[in-house]
Amino acid sequence: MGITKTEIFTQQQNETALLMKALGHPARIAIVEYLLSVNACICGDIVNELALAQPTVSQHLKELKNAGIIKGNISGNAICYCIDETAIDTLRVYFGGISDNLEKKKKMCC
Amino acid sequence: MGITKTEIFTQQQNETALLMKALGHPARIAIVEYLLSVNACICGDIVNELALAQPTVSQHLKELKNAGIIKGNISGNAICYCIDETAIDTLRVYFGGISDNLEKKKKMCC
DNA sequence: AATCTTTATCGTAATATTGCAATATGAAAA
DNA sequence: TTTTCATATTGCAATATTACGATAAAGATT
Repeated sequence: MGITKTEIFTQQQNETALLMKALGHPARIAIVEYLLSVNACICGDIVNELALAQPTVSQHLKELKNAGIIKGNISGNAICYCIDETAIDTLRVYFGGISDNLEKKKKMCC
Repeated sequence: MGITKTEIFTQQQNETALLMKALGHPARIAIVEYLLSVNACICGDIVNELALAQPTVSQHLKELKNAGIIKGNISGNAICYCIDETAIDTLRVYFGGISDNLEKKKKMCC
């Protein structure tokens, strides 16, 4: 039906999935990598970096912001975007945890 | 248009996005967490764990397999699924790298 | 062989996502 | 104040995703 049954999962599972989903598009990965590549965070310029129309980039930025992956500070008539470390840490810890868990039960199967 | 412009991004960006997209649904997060929670990998049982119909679970398993996040070994008339460490490692390293990068440029902005 | 069990596939309805042109907003510059 | 610049919002078309009933496929059990 195109509608996700969030009610049958835990809040933690739903939140994790939302974070992952926000990064589940190459444009949004490219935006995060661009924000990382420049010194500190960037005001403007993001649209020129991607071969996508301005409204499309704006929409991707909005999704990243909603997911908590980037923050935007208004700075004059431009907006200064940067990565929110908290979200990245959550992901780093999540995958680190899975990795550790897998290490423990290594060679028990497959 | 509903179609992602993969051709304007790097292969690495597209691949990372595909991995994240595969985990961008709570059912698929729940599947991965269930596979982790049981000792070694599990043959069958996955359908009973989730409050979703069998074809729906099968479809989610297929997506996780296509993305390389899980592997399935045929074992009699059941299938033994387990997590593919390679994909998890890729993501662990990816977010670890971003985290390190952010640490370096701390307090330069925002 | 007939049946059971497990997983996959097909078809389809409901909804979500992607992308962009047109337009709006709001601050700075002239 | 008019213009300019940067970003957001709206509306829409094309496509993708989610979910499931019906059914198929294939090995196991009787």
